[in-house]
Amino acid sequence: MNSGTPRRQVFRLSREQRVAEIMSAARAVFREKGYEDAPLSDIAERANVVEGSIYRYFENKRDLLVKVIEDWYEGMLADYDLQLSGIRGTRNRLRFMIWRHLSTIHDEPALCNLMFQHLRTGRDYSHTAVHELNREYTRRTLDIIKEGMAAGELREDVPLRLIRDMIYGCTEHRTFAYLRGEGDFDPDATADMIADLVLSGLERRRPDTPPAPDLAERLERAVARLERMTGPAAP
Amino acid sequence: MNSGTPRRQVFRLSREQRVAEIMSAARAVFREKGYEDAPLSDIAERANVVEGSIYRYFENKRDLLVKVIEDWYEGMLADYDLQLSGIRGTRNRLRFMIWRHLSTIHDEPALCNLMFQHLRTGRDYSHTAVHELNREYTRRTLDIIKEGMAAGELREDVPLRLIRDMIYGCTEHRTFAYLRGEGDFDPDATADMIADLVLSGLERRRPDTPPAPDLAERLERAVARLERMTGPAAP
DNA sequence: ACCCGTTAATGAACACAATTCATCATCTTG
DNA sequence: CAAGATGATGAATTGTGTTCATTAACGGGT
Repeated sequence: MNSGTPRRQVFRLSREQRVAEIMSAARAVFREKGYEDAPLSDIAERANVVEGSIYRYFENKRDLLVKVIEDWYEGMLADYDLQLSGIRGTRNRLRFMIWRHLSTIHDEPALCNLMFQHLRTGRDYSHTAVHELNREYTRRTLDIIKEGMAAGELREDVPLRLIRDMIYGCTEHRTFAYLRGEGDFDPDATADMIADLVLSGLERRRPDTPPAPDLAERLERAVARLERMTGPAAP
Repeated sequence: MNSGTPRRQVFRLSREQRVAEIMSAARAVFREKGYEDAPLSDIAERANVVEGSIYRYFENKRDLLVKVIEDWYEGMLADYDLQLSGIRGTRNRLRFMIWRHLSTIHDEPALCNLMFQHLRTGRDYSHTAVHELNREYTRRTLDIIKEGMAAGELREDVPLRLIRDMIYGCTEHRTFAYLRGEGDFDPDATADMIADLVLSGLERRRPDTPPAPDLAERLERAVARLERMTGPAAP
């Protein structure tokens, strides 16, 4: 006996630790190489495990990917409400949500790519935990819209889902080139522009308010009088 | 000699015909099974060819996919301008572009999926012919926006690209569930909603439109105070 | 009609990666 | 310390993209 290749040293870990090690390794390798170009052998090597061992903790490669994204999402949602609670006003709150999404894409382009092109497109996505987490991720946005509607600041004749699609669709479409590795973008400036564009579309027109000629005239005369009193406006 | 398996009958075709047959078969199989789940053997079989033969006409599987999508796109763009030329008015023309995109997704969900998740996400996408064709596909939309701006109907303080991202991003985001095979959507109704939402955001405010509520209130109070200081306005 | 160079097409072999499973190693408990 | 339970291995399997040496059909010149 004791023939053939010498068996490698076996390190036993608790199930939880092993799972954590594999997921950590997988996240790193997926981030570097994407999904299809990431061989399980690479992940196994980085996790100090043999390929076959991965199948003791994950059903298959895709399941591993799902769990990795799931884990990432959970970490992200943690301090979401806290940050949001410090911001007042429909415009500012909405802008924050857009900025947050842009920043996530900016900081983790690779993981976002996995999410966008491998998770969200899967036939079984709606039954995934990631789907539920994503709903949680976007629910805040819908709440902000609802509040804005209730406060009379926003139009109410547009379906909420369409507004969500507009916000996130625009945001993501805007970052496609970046996700491909081409160029860069500024989350702050972009968030400003998108929030402005979306809100301008949502701000309620006052159909019932008369053009207020009254106010305009009074303003005109008041300013004229003010100028007479104080001299013409300084440049 | 003449030992082993009998060699199958060899049918010779011109290069063009063979390419056409393979691409036709590939389009069908890709449409049915997607990209990764479509074995080259299936495509070869449907094209009455052996697997290896495909490599005489295409560099690899991905190249075949690219060519298939390219071919499909070219066919689509053909009668695009003709249809558009019959439509007048910024709103109607824009709505048509949105409706066209929605209809394409509705009619060819599988091919759109291939485009969205395999072509557009590739690192080399910008150097592809498909990229150029896609620019052609969306250029009309930008032209419509420009015309609307020139005519004074649309705001001019928003980057064109952002508007394009908003239109197509919203459109595609709206159809994600459908592309996953969940439920259905109505291109007509959806196009109406999106066009309305986008345009409301782009339509120039009439100069006489009353200002936003809070500003109006502040103005109201300010004028009232001014009037108190200087006496009521003279008629 | 018959060579013979050119081009279409084949099919077997290769390479590589995901997945399975029988076997072994290590821990834990009575 | 024995013995079951569980962690981990690595060789084998399977499927699929890709290569390439070989063969079949075509067609123009003699």
